[in-house]
Amino acid sequence: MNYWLLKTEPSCFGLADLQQRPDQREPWDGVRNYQARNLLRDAMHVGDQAFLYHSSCKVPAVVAIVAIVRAGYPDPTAFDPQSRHFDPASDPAAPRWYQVDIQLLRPLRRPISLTELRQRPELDGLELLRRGSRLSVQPVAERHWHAIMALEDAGNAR
DNA sequence: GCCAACGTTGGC
DNA sequence: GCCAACGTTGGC
Repeated sequence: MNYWLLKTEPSCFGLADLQQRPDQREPWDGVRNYQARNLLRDAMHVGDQAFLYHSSCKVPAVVAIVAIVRAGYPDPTAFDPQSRHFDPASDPAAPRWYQVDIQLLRPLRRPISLTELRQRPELDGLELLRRGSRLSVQPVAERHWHAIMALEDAGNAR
């Protein structure tokens, strides 16, 4: 099993939106970056888990754990002229963009902010913390995954 | 709103 | 294939 981090802007689609979806399940569409696309298409498998991360908001933070419930398949919004994510250069016969389906496993008992993550030496090397990191789909090393999970119950006291 | 970092585009 | 210009991301 692999671990991931999925960025989203809560003003666009966040944990609260996911919680209201049937089965708390959602296609993770609209990714338009080749590096992220490759991960969605080739590397993410059913049963993998991912942190849901809120960006571009008041307190950027990891807020939930989701499971990958469907592996990579073509992103239909790329073919839909009505979609914000429409890409006229994407050919249905050779799809350019891919998505997976995710399902909420559970919200974290508390959000773990970017600021707090940056303070943890054991998270050195986490892609999210890299200077200038912008990738919206990121791999998370197993040791980093467990370190973040441990933070959930550690609280802010230190 | 600022701006650094990064990806993409397109002329050559 | 180089690289400048431009657009986007995203923390602050």
